[in-house]
Amino acid sequence: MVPDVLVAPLAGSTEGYSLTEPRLLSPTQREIVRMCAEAAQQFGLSNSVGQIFGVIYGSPLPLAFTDVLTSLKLSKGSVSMGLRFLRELGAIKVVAVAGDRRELFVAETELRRLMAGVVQTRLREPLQTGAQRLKAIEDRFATGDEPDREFLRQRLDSLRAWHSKVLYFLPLVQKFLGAKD
Amino acid sequence: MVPDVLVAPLAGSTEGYSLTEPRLLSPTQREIVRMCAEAAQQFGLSNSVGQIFGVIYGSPLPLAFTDVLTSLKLSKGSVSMGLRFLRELGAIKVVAVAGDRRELFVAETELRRLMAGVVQTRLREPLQTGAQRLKAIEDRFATGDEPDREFLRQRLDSLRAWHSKVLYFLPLVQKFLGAKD
DNA sequence: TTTGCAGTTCAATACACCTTGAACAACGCG
DNA sequence: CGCGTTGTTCAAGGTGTATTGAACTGCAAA
Repeated sequence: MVPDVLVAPLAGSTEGYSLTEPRLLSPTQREIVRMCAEAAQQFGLSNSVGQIFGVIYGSPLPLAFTDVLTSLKLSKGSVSMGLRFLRELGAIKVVAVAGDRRELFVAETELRRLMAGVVQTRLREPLQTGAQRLKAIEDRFATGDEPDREFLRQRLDSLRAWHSKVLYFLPLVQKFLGAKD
Repeated sequence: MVPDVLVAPLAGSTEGYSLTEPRLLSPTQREIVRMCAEAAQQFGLSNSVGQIFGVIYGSPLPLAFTDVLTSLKLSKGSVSMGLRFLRELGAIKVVAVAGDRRELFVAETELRRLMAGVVQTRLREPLQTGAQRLKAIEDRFATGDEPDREFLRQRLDSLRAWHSKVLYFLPLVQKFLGAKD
């Protein structure tokens, strides 16, 4: 993976940690990890993804795979999948540091991309799928023969109106939540 | 439970169904049930709760516990808990029908109450809990002694700003989604 | 080529939540 | 009172998702 950004070599590099020595977080960093884990669950993401974002978000320096692994009580598999997921979502990005051939990650603090990703996958896609389904139902309803036609027509109209309204509303949500910082 | 509304006796009453004879839904009604079930899962509610709302939403007449039970392939326990949950959320309400001593349910089509309930339990409460937690972290941070003070201060400020922004945004969401019908 | 590090994959497991169903309560009717 | 109807509760079981860990690839240095 080609880094998004190239930064200068860092004093206090994170190199030299071993897979078996836990990397210690400060109390505040641990709390940030907890908050991110719970927030992630609110968004329907997994706990481990939240923790991984938290430890990167709470680090003043870019972190490598091994740093994340040794900071948290997670397996290599979870860390690997979590990092990939966060990168695809746009929540973290890869930076290169001269003299360190590992991939190093920093949090994407410009939240616009993160929010765009969440809104897209958690809101827009399900809504559009639902709208298609509703369309199919209405098509069959138009040609079918069922009792309570007027009533059901009204319900279907109501569902359609709700879908439209929410879809129309989404860009506003996105703009609001994704504003700078 | 005292009914919210008293309605006139109904032609085509739902009485007389047995616990063992399934009550048949029309194709459109079945599709409404499916849509509601999936929508419920998007909101983080269970599948059965969505189905129960769907069958009530798709019925032109008030439904009793037994009607819901025989319309869906769910156990008595699921139906009982689902109905209670939906009533507490404000998604359905109880109506009384003269000559029928059972509790009868209709969907709350005025979506304001439903949305208010969802926004409250799925958004506002978690956010406020998180804000309290953040407050506690900041208090300890102010009196503690940790490395990278400036950096962490910045992160905490950023989290706080985000919380405030979303909390401020919620009433707008609620107003928009809860408008008539 | 071998050794060790960096990271990925995926089948198996662990876990949380949903659902069930049987036992139980409350009510009205004959 | 006895009995059927209406509904509730909750421990036990089932289901789906998250997580693990061991085996694997690829790379670079020795």
